[in-house]
Amino acid sequence: MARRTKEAAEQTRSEIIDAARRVFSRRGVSQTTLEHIAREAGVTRGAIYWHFANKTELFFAMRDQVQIPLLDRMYNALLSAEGDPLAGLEQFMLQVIEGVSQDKQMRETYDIIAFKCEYVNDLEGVLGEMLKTCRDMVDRLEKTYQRAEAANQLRNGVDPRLAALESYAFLSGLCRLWLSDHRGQIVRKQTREMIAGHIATRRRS
Amino acid sequence: MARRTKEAAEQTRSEIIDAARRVFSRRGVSQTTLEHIAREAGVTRGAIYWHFANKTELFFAMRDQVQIPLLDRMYNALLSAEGDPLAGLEQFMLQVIEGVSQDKQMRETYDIIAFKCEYVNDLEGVLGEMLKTCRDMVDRLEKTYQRAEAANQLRNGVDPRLAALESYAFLSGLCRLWLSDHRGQIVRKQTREMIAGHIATRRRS
DNA sequence: GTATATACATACATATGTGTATGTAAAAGC
DNA sequence: GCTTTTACATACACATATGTATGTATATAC
Repeated sequence: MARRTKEAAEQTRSEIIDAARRVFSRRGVSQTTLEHIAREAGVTRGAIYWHFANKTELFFAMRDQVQIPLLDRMYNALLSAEGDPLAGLEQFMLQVIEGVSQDKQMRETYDIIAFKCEYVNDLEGVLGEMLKTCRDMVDRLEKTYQRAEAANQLRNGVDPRLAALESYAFLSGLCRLWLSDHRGQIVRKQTREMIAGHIATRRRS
Repeated sequence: MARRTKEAAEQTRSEIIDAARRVFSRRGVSQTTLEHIAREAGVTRGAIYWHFANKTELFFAMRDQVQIPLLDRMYNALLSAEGDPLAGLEQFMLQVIEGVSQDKQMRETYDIIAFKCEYVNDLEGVLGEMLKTCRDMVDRLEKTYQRAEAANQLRNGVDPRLAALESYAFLSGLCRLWLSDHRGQIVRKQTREMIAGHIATRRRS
């Protein structure tokens, strides 16, 4: 076939990633073949092998497209709101859910990460990364709670470390629940209130 | 081959399920072939096809072996402790974690369910079931919180429905975190305190 | 304007999984 | 004691995924 321009090639690469996300979403990562993705993208496997070494690398490309921006946004949200740490924390949690609910690409990707891939072999290391991200996030949450404590915002008896761990568990559980609640029967309408309630029980009254 | 007795056949079936769990745990459900399982169990695929229609049915058999007993125990824990609903709730949460941490079979199975299978095609319906289980559990938690409210145990401003949703999200997130924290660096040592803290923030002080 | 590397498509070799059909020896039923 | 199932093992037919090797037309570099 004819050689395309650099921009066209980049476009092809991007379309392959988009196609991969759609097919992963329907068939799961393991059950998806490169042929499926190629057909969805309107190219042949040759194009995929040109841009990516294999399915795993393509998976990582798809993931990083949304994960890196989201993590950045989350960290920024935690850092801002210096004056009112607990309000900043609430904003941070809301942003995570809003991000997932407003951005289809992000939603599909996290749906794949949460329910449609298996963390073994090539992807086994991802669990370790996730744990590292978790530690990192919990540390930041702990510092936020410490700042809240210093600002006399925190209810008596609330330990910053434990509160941070609990908030992380709550948030990750909430995200999964939100993702699986496709028809919005359980949590999608009440996430804001849940998050507000979560913060309220920690705030000195 | 020689025909075995009924008891021996039941033993074979059980060994196949055990082998499946071990192989699923190593390779993930999708990447596991019936040949892998057969070799692990010391039988041929013929034996597996005799006892199970296919891999999916075998997966369900493995899952139900631990899920049904655990759900029963959870519901019982919630129903007991009539006098002190919040204490009962704490007991319930502790039991879930203890169950997973003490029973290797249960732990391996939930690890597979959480990280090593893809909820598409045959398993797509499982997500719906999980959502149903979730609704069920949240309803029971809500009733427990209502009883706590009636007993004047609940802190002012804590809404039973929202608290139930939050507790569920927290518990499911905690379980996943616990499972992925293989080396016990993050949550495994502090689960009891996290759960105690979770309840304490809801209890009238 | 020519040479070369690029961006793919096509073709091939290899392996491997699935479901079923068939074989078979002993346990169960009568 | 004979027949019939049972509880598997073995063999076969079919499909399909993967990675690589090769072909090729055209941007791009010079």
